[in-house]
Amino acid sequence: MGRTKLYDPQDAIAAIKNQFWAKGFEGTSLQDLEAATSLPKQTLYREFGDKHQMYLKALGDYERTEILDAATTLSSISGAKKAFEALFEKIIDAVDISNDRRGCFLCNASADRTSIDHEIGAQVSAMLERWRKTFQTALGAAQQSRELSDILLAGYIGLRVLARSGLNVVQLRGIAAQMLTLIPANS
Amino acid sequence: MGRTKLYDPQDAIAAIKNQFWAKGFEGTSLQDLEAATSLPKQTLYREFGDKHQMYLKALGDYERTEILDAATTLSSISGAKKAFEALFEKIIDAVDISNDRRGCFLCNASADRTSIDHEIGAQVSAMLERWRKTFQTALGAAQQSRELSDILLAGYIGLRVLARSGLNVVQLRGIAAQMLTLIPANS
DNA sequence: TAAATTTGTTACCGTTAGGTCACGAATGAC
DNA sequence: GTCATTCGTGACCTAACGGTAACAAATTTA
Repeated sequence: MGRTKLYDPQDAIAAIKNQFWAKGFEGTSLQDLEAATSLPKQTLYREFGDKHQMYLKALGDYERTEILDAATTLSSISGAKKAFEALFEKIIDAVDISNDRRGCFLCNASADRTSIDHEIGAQVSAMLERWRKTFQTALGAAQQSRELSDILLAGYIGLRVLARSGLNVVQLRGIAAQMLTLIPANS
Repeated sequence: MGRTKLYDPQDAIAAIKNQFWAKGFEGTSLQDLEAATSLPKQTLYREFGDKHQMYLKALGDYERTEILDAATTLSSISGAKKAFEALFEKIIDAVDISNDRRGCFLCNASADRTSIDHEIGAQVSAMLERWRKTFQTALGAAQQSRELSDILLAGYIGLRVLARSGLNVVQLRGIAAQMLTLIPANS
């Protein structure tokens, strides 16, 4: 049944994700993707389809890895306040220690592609809604209403966009601290 | 001293701004800008420089018009809570009534170009900082600390990114309402 | 009116974009 | 071992990209 692949599709999509994450859709060329994956474009097209589909799959991989990882952080800590504190700390530490200012791929995609490509827009919306639901679950008993998860989502997006634009760590920590005050202490 | 211009540079830069605002930097071609301004590219290059400079000037125009307009809304109303309420209402009304989901050009630029073009990144940072200072001024006596303007800025960004990605008006209003609860009622 | 200057228009440039085709090499199933 | 299948590689395509050069038309100053 033919030759076996010399590459790992999972590795490839991860590399594609990182490229789109850093440079955006239009800012990433097929040549960039070839370099990032060490794969010729022909292989990329055969495996993933065209650039548009690659982007969708990159978003999917982002949810499967980074977002799931963050969701695990949230759910593994009891007490909503402490859980969100850990989440924010993780994000800001990445900026502080690794100087990771890529921001949130999903947020970047939201500001970047949603107005141009409706299919991507729909996927971004769906992902954002699942992410909000994750917030809602993490809030548990601390949740008074749906609005709390909404504003935490908005604050989260702002935090990550500001991190991307170069805000210093002290200010980022201040924002995170303020957001935590929104969460009731009980539970 | 030569021929008079048949076009208004102000109109032109406004059209360029709208194009970049809607489609982003890489998503906008010189051809798009020609169409938007009804001007041949030669005129655009002579008047504004290359694409990179056009984007910078578009950002400048955004600050000179939209941001100044919003700042006026903030400063013309006494009482910080009411002032921010008016600001958010204006933004959400634009979504509700005109279905204006372009978001905030500055926020879009922040998520889009800052990691690629450092000069644009610097300008975006400077504009964000001025915008935060505007928040600070509007807070006036209601301001407890610098952190309040920081989180309002983060929430503002989140609100506008979510509007761009298609969040419904009810949820947007909920976020705005939550943000207002952060502002002390006195003053 | 004459000269200087800046306009708007046309054509053109090299480069890169996303995407496809054709083919030899490798390896699976039988 | 044979054959079908899928791989990796290279060349190639058209279109669009950002940007420039050359020039005639127009208009202000003197």
